[in-house]
Amino acid sequence: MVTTDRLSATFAALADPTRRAILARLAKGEASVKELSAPFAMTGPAISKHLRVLEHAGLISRGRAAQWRPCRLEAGPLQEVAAFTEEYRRFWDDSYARLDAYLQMIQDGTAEATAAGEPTEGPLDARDG
Amino acid sequence: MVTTDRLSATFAALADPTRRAILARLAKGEASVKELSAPFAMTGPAISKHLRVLEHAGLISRGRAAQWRPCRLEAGPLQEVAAFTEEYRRFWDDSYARLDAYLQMIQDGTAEATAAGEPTEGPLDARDG
DNA sequence: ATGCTACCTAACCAACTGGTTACCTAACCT
DNA sequence: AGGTTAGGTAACCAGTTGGTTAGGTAGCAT
Repeated sequence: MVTTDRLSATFAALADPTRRAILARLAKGEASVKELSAPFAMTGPAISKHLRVLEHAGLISRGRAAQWRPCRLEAGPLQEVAAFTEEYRRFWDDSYARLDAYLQMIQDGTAEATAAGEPTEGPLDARDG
Repeated sequence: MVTTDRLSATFAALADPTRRAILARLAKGEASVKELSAPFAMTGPAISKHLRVLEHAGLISRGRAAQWRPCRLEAGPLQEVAAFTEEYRRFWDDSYARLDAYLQMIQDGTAEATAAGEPTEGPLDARDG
């Protein structure tokens, strides 16, 4: 894609096991390119391309120290991904499902409650689907 | 990719604004293919391909009612994505950052506490970086 | 029977991806 | 100065993706 939004770039970057493994490694701390490429049966340029994809998505940033170019995890895009999935949490989370049923009941005007179970607790402001 | 793991397929499916828009529409309830294609300046086959990608990733399932093939959201893969991002939550969540500092302090043996602030609350079992 | 609607597959195309080899720069170490 | 190490770019290749047009199938309506 010639012009890709940030979220699409993030998802595309995460859609590769090698790149996810690199992120998992960086979650433990900074690492050089050599260090990052060690676990993979892959040439340097291939890793270099993966890092460029990750950097373009904003998932990593690169420093400079002598002949090394240490990579650092940047979690901003991951936070956006988390926010994205939160929009759908009610589709798998039981407590949200109960909350949905409760709110539906309220909306139907039949607010005699406890018919479908009361919501235990829930961040109401997270629901804007 | 010829053999793609489920998480990769999910991320790849989500890396397209059209497909995310389709999911957003399905979050409001089942819809026919025609209905789903309405908002897009795109031919039918293009939508059909998008739906196939989403179905292959397990993000939707398709029923059959007369000449319609209603699509339904399946949130399982989204839950996996949420679980993935949770592994990195400590990189952007302040309370997790404080928890990290606290645990680091404990591990260093200098458990005199309150030096870097006490953790407010935190699901410890979610941390297995 | 005929036509319309909903949806799909097939074949094609341009652009992108993920990998390679070959080659280059920059920094360190004798 | 010369060699080694870390890392990058360029050119290329096969396979995938996202779109198209053309044409086919299944179900409903007249």
